[in-house]
Amino acid sequence: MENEAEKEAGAEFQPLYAQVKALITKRIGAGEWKPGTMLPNEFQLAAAFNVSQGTVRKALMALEAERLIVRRQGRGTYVARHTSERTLFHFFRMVGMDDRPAEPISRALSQKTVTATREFAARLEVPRGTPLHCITRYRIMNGAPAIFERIYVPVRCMPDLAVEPGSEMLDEMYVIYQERFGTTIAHASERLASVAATDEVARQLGLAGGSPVLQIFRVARDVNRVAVELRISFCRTDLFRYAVELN
Amino acid sequence: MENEAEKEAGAEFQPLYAQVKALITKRIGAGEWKPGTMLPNEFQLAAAFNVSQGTVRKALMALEAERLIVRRQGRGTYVARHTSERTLFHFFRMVGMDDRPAEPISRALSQKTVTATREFAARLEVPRGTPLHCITRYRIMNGAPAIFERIYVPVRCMPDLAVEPGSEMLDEMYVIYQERFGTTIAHASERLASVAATDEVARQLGLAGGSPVLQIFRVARDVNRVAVELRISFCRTDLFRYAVELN
DNA sequence: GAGTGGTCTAGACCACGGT
DNA sequence: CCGTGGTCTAGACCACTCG
Repeated sequence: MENEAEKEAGAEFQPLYAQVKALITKRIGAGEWKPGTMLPNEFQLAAAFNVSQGTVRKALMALEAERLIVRRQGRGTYVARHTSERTLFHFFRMVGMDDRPAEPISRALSQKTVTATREFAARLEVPRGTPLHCITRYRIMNGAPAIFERIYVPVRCMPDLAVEPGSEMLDEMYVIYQERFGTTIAHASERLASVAATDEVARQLGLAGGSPVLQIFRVARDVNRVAVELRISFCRTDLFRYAVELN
Repeated sequence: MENEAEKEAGAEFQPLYAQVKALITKRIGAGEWKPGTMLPNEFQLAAAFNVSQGTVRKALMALEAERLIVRRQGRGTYVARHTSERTLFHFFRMVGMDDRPAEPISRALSQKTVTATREFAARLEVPRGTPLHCITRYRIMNGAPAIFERIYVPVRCMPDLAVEPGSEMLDEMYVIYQERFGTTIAHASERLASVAATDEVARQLGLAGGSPVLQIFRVARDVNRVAVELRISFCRTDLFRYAVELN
């Protein structure tokens, strides 16, 4: 018997459930199944891919573990939708001294277009000189500016990305990427360092020049692991901490 | 039919595979199955717990995901053994500027016994005043001191824990905990901050006083989520970065 | 009550590692 | 060769959600 999965996936050996998972991921990434929509049930998917329901289940459980879909007993399987809460929970690591998650308010300072330096091009895996949106903003936690950051996104990825300087940003950037451009951020890689605040950073954060601040380099990638955003953040860590759980 | 799992686990509802998983975890934690030993095969476990082989498999796969066991096709299922490599890979987050994992060498400076302050007691979830081992050491990466840290462990957890001051520590602490005391570290929670180096820290790391360094508070827990170790580290981040992957 | 995902079982066959 | 875990299937029953 010839499986739909085998036909589409080619010759390299992969377990059936992995092939099914890859096919579903591709359809979600391609926008055939949009965020918030319900997927066919397990038996329908099994019939469509010509595998058994148990195999589909294994693929779906793996996709749920990667937070690409959400499954609810009695309701169905849905393509995950980025909400501000979900994004904050998964991608925002700052907590208060009491270990409760901080709730940031973001305010844009400026937006312009720049060309990728050699370093930025390497990090974003685009050619040097590629046009990038550059958004400068700060984030307020518990009433005081606590993070100052610049966000770089290839213009080609999100042509008419625009934020209102001075405005409060109601949605997280990742919600905007998903809702406006269909790009779902699924992975991010961060590199942290302790540095002395430059004059600009110190001024924005209300610190003395040279104060120690936490510098975070982040590269965010979509479902297909394509680099979509580079972000450089400077955080006060006198009132907040960066939290990591190792398992 | 009455299941062994149901008998042992009591009345609160848990899926069978979760009960089986808990039972296996308990046996490993209690030392009935020691690190490095092979577990019975799936069918033997299924017979012992009076469930089907598929249910045992689900429990074992969950335990493998938590790195409590290691499964090898054709060989069997083994209780995970802490090796220096595994510990470094899972619990040591520093990487070089080229993103390659740093390979630290540890050297003990001193060991003494202290009593838990209110804060330390709270973090370790022990009564205030509890005796703690306090080990001070530094770690060398690429030839230069890069981390200075103090490690606190309740004396009751590891009565005769001892390190040779001045000696190079060949094994990671977590390997020592497991091999000498049967305590497997399974989780750790870290809080990071950027701080100015105190004179002591600056001297040990060869930095100017007040240089920005990365301060890491870590609480490590065993298989049963009991807090076993508190560690405060100060890291140079001019040549190395702290790496985080968000998924 | 109809439809969904969650759990559990039973059995077949395959791939791998050692004898 | 045998024993192990890995994959895949098929079907039963349960728990949850909603109309």
